[in-house]
Amino acid sequence: MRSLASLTPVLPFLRSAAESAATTCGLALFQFDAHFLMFSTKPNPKHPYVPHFSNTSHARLQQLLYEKSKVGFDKLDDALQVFDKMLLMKPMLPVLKFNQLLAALVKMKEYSVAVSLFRDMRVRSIPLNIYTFTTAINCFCHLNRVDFAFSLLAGIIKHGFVPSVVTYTTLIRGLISQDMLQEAQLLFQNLIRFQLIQPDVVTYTIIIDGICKRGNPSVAVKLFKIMEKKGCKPDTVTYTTLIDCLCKYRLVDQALGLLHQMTRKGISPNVITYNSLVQGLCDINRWHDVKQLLKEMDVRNISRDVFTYNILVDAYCKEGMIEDAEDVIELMIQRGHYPDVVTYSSLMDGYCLRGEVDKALAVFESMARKGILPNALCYNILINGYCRKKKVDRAIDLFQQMPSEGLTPTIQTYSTILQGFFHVGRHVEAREFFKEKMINQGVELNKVTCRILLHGLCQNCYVFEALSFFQILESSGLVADIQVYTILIDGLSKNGHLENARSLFDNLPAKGLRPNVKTYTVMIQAYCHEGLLDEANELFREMEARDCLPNDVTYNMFIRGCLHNKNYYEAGVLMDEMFGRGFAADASTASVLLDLLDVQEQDPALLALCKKYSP
DNA sequence: TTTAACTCCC
Repeated sequence: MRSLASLTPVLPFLRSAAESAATTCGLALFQFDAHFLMFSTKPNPKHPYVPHFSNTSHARLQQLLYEKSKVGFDKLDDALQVFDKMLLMKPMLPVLKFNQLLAALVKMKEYSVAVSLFRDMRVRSIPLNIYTFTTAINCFCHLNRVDFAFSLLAGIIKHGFVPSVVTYTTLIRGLISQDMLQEAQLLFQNLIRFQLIQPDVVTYTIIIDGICKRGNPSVAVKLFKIMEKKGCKPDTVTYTTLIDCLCKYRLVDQALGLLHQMTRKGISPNVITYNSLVQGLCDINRWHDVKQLLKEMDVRNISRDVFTYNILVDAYCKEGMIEDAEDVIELMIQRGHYPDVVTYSSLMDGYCLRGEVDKALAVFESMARKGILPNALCYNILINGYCRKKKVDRAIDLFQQMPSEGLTPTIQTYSTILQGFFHVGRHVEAREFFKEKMINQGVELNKVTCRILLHGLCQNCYVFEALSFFQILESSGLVADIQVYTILIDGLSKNGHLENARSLFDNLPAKGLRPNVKTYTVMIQAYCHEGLLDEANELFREMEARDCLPNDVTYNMFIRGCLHNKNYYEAGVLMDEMFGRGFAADASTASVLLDLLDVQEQDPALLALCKKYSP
């Protein structure tokens, strides 16, 4: 991630650009533009063979470019050959045709090639227009070079081009994709304030999508209403974006409401709209509604696509209903859709969840016969399956097999293996693997890896090693979250260092962190373990006061703590409270209680408790 | 007939 500083000069620049585009280009931007030209690529090297397209007629080439701008070329070389031929043509082709070539490259996601052709065109002084520049800006954004995109914007304004709403919308999307939503919103507001553009439905949709992805569905809905009020009509994509977002936050009924709203307004949902909803309903196990929705699709003549089937396959697999998933696969093939690597990943995952890793392996091997290349995820699923089965050596075999298949292990692969080693108690190898294969190879760690490592170390009594490792991580810039602290607090207390645990816990606010239910539960458990019921109780009451309600685990754990410490009265109070909140006693609590009843003890509070509980 | 947006699998 580049610093904000490289981009923020752009925003005041845009403001002044509204007043005087020609004179107020920031120095930094100007330098960027110069840099840009200096490093322009040389014209394409001549290809050693005769291009296929060298005999293509003028008219045919123009037609070809039109077609390819919609779908992209089959091969990158074809695009480059066409470009070479275009350069030789006299009279020179209209810029429209060059734009279509760039569009084709964008369709092929060949952004860096598009940029280098764009630079080539500039060097050759081919007269470009705002469409060309906007396409180039889009390519820079996709290459995560929003800074270059903005410097290009500055350059074109300086040269008298007028950026369109598409140009600015592209930049807004670029900022959002770099996790700079605030800057994107600022740009958006300023564009309106200085009347540089009238945002259109795409501009709004992109920002709505950005806000959704930031996890703020209610704000997204607000912006949606604002856009309607301003007379900008949402279209199918806008509705689909919002519906998808609501589904991801389990607000499926609200999403269904939007589906009905859009159809009332005559905006047709498409297969993507339905896929989002089907996914949302599957996630919360509303199978009946899923069936309804699939019927509705049939009625509206919207046919299912591979995504629809994959969602269904995945949902069945997650429920352990693999036979039904296989039926869906059968059906999709009958209807002319081929299962892909995603379909089979779900199936493999389903088998692994059931513990049938051999069947998962059979699926994996069948993919090769069908000409479907397994990706890293497929390996991760299998590796995870073997690790869960405690067959870590099989997992390592697969891990070592990946490079020969042209695959690079992902951070998930490493994390899974690390966890696998810890899971079977092979902590020496775990630490070795971590050091040799991850740190020494420069694998970039994420928070999940850290959690696995710290948890693994703590569980194997290397709590101080975990602590010192944690300090290294912190000093190398990883921002620890509350989950990492919870692991450390748990590890410290379970290894007999209650005081260290307590001081970490007490220091959380200073780190800007708030304990969550798990943190409190871990700490309460620590106090119970040391017989410090008063402290535990104090913390338990503090949770409620801090708006962090105890859950079933907290209650059960605290009740067991009370029972172990022979405080039957307190256990009874807690039990009433727990039942009152709709939680049940878990198996472990029940067995502690039954054991107590078995061996002892004529404590009236215990008897009362058992009577009340009487399973 | 040139530029920008949305969905699935650890």
